[in-house]
Amino acid sequence: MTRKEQKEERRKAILMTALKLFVERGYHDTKITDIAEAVPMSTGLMFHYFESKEDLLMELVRMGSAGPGSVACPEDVPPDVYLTSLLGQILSYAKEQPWVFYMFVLMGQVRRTGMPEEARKLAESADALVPTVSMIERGQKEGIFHKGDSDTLARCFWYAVQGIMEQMATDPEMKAPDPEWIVAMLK
Amino acid sequence: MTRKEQKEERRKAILMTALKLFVERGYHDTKITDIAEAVPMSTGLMFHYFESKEDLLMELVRMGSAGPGSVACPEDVPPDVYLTSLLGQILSYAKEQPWVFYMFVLMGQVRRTGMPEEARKLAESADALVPTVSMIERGQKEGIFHKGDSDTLARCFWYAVQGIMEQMATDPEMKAPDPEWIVAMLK
DNA sequence: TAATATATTGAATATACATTCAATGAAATG
DNA sequence: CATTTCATTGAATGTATATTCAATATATTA
Repeated sequence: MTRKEQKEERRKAILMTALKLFVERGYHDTKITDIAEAVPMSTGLMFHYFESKEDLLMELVRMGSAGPGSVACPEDVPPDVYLTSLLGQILSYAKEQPWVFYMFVLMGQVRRTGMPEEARKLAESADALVPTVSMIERGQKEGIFHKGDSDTLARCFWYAVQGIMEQMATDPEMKAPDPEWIVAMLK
Repeated sequence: MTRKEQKEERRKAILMTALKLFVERGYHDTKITDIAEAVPMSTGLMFHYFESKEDLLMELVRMGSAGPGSVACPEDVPPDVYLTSLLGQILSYAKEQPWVFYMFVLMGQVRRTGMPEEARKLAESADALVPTVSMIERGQKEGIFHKGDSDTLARCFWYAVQGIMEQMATDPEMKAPDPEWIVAMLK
């Protein structure tokens, strides 16, 4: 393994450790020392890999923004089926690859709470809300989903998922929900 | 107004300001100075009213724990109707008395994230989960709610509410959901 | 009014923590 | 092997911020 690859590995290890801690304890309550200790690595060395704590956060948010992105529903699939399967994918992926799911929670937190401005903007730009609104409007026309403000419905759907995932990220007792339950909110 | 009452008023003003800021920005990212500025009051005076920032948090968590507490459903009311009305009450109360609803969010955050141990324990002890589990089990026997692990269902319900409320607390664009939507998760 | 208690302030202090740095070890390169 | 480059450390530094404190203003009491 070349030195460059080694460095890349190490960076990833730091990123994954920081992601977990940021989600479990929150960004401001996670000290550089905590991350270093968990990796493990000396505190000083952290700054060989990342310019600053904020830089570390930005890198994570960039990863999160690069993710699946477009969640548009194909015309020939009913929106309820699509949303159920999308949720199912996220949840089952989360079992094997907890980071995907930590990422989901982090992105929501960055959008909402007192985080560096730059990070918030980037996180906001990568939001599944807009495509979901049109899916819901289609579902309403087809009579699958009930009436109501489509924007509010879409938000409820994703923020409900957000709340459940936040709990799953910190509470090992919390079992994954059946995706159907959550999509039922829309019917 | 006696001096003691005056002091009590002032304490409440500080508590309400801190509650709002803790929910909007998070506990660790809210500086004593921020709270003092928002009240408004000098930084030093804060310590005339509260021993420490942690003491302030504890006081809030104590208020949150003292709240409605028992949310048991009367025998003659169907559980779905009861949960819908409970949610409706919380949501409409939130319109006039935002603090009730900030409190809801704070309690959830304290339970989950890196907050002082003492606060977390107290917040955990005041959790609507247990009564909701029995309500759901009753609903399942009566065939109103669908099958599934009752504990997981109860958690999903409340954490979904938590996620939605967190958003409402920080995003003025977010409109209140119809309580029926959320209870539909259980049916 | 005088004396006492409480409220208030802003500056001083202490502490926690992000960041820097000089020194050392280990690997790559020639 | 000699040299250079990179990885690593732990202690030093600087900054942000919780907390304390001495001084002053305001209210209460006798």
